[in-house]
Amino acid sequence: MTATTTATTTPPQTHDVAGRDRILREAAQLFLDRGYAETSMRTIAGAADVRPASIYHHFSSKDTLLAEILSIGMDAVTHAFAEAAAVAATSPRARLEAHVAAHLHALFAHHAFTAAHVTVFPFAPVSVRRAAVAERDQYESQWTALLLEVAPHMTSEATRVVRLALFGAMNSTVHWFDAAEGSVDDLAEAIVQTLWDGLGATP
Amino acid sequence: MTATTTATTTPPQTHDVAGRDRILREAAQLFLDRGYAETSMRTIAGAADVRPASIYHHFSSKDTLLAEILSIGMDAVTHAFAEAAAVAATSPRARLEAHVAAHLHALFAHHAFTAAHVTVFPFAPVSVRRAAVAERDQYESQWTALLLEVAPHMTSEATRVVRLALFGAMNSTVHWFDAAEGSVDDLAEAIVQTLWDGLGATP
DNA sequence: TAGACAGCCTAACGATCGTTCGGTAGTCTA
DNA sequence: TAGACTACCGAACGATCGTTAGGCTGTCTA
Repeated sequence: MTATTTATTTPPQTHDVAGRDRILREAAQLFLDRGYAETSMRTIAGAADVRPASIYHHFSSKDTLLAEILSIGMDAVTHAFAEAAAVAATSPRARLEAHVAAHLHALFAHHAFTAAHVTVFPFAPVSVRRAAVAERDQYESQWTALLLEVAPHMTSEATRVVRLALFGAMNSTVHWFDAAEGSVDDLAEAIVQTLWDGLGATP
Repeated sequence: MTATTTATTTPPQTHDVAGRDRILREAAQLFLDRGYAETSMRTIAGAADVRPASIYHHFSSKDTLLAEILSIGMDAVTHAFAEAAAVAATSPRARLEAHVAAHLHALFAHHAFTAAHVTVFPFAPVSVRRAAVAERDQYESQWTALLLEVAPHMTSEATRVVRLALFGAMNSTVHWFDAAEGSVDDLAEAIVQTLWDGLGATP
């Protein structure tokens, strides 16, 4: 709690990770929990155990800080998608489930960057949103291609609705799923079970 | 645009609706578009064509204003659900579709109260959230009963996941569906088509 | 060893925030 | 007509906001 750095070793790090990364992590978590405008730079500084002015040594503004958090979050889901695409799938359904699981894992991974992307993006300043839109569009186009591949009988409009509804369903999990209590793989399996077989299927 | 009330008739109303309702409507729309903390009382006042102090004649605080907006939004979906339940359905699937359509119609109805509920709730002040939770829980329990009725083979845990994922899918439409361009009924039909039959069904 | 630089600090800036005070019209009731 | 009440306003309050200026350390490099 004190501001004096009483570290015995030469590299001054408080918890485990250095200042800049700690600011990023804490800010992402706070943006996720409380929202962007609701979180002040002083609150972020307090959580990262630095003084408010120190944040500006690493980030030129609050908007820049948010933009980097959103970018990191998009990188996480993009890489997760690429990794899921790299493994051979035994069936279209298994392929879909692998990607849903990858998206959800990215959502609940150690850092809250992706989840912050979900909750904060709609209210982010226009300049920040514009910068993030390109990455989002690219990610969404990958999903469109995936859906067309596993369900080629769908019209392009139906694909669009399914993709956006699936995104809504997956991303809403940050509000109600606790990764500490349940298995993300089980969650992905449950979602794909309904999405693939439908509620009307009588087992 | 001017503040002077140059109405010829006795009741002083600027557009069509009186001061209190206009404040509610404009605030709901602004909260929906920009978020709660991002919208100032001065902005609301400007949109409703009153002075900031006048808002406090109708609402004791910004939180109270939000709480009433959320309450109106919940009433809208609750009534929509009850109306959908009142009509006789020819099949479980038709019953489900009627309720999905009712929820979406409430989401895109003339006022933005329900949609504001979707986007603003996670970041609302704790006191406001607590007040709204009771209504939400009741509405969600109605959906749980509905899902158990139309798909009785599901476990209670599967029902929970399906309900929350469906809510996520439906509520996300406020971010990507434009009711002025497409039919809400068609949207409901497309969602239920996928939800009921599944992607794996080959027509 | 001198200088550059990263990292972080204290203190304060102007702007904006939610909110309140005291007042002024206009309308309705007794 | 006196009084109460509703609706609204201008002006200001203290608090908090994002941000900046300037200074202090310690480490690395020439």
